[in-house]
Amino acid sequence: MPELPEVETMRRGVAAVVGARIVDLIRPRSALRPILFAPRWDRLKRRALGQSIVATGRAGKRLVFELSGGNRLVIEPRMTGLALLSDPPTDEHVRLRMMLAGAATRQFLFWDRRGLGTVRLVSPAEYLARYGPDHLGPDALSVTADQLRTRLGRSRRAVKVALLDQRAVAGIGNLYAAEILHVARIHPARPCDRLTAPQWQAIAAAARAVLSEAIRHEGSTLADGTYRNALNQAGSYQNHHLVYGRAGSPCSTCGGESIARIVQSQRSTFFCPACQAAGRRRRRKLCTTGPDTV
DNA sequence: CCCCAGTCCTGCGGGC
DNA sequence: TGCCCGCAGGACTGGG
Repeated sequence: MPELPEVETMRRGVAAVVGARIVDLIRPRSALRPILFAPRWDRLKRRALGQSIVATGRAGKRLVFELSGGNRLVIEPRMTGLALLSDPPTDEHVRLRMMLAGAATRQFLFWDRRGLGTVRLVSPAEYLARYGPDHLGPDALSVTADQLRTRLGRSRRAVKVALLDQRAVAGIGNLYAAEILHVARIHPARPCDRLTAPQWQAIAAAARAVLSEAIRHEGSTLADGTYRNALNQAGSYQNHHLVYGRAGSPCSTCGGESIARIVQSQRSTFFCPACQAAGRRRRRKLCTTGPDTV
């Protein structure tokens, strides 16, 4: 499930497209069901054809290709989308094939098993409207405690649910929200408006630490094997997960209690009831020593 | 405005 | 053995 580290790994993995000219766009017949193209396929193809890719970027969990004409191609992998320069896992779910000239790679593929992903060609104005600061918060890789507190400090939502709000902070999904709160030693159900300044510091520090470490390991490839880098290789951060997907296993941080699973907003949340206790004094004590150790 | 439930989609694993 | 159902969670929509 591509979140910030996986999309950043995709972005780095497709660096060879920079400088390339788009000489053809193909929507393979093998794609049983077309995914969302915006504008509609014919128009998107016409507007992208002949353009050069001048830079790559990332907007939260989206991969961005900046085109020579000023427009951007924004690829949103959602659950199962992959950005590939190599052969895809299966031919069946290739949604977009871009043929390139003048660079180190001859093609770029967007593969998406479930077809929830999107591909959008947007003008500068559309980009700002859709991915500007009104809709996308500061990037989670460099988010500060002040930014989090300004955006969420008065919210009564559970902190784990709030961290998934892309308008508040961009790039965190279900998996990394759990890992970040574990490192910050904060209970996922804690209301935002009851978090202290040191706790926001702990969350911001944990976000930067966990996400950069996950990038270093090229993201998380879960048991379903969906996430792959640009060369169709698995990441390894799943081997470093402390809580996600580990319900019932002993907590490797405290060595004692087993990891719990609860449901918040119809999504699984994993945490350690001991390290991330709901009790006030305990958490305050732990958070002063917690985040710096990572 | 704030927040939650429902929706899309495919593949997999549990239960019977 | 085979089928069915629930679950996985990105972002978005509609409504309280």
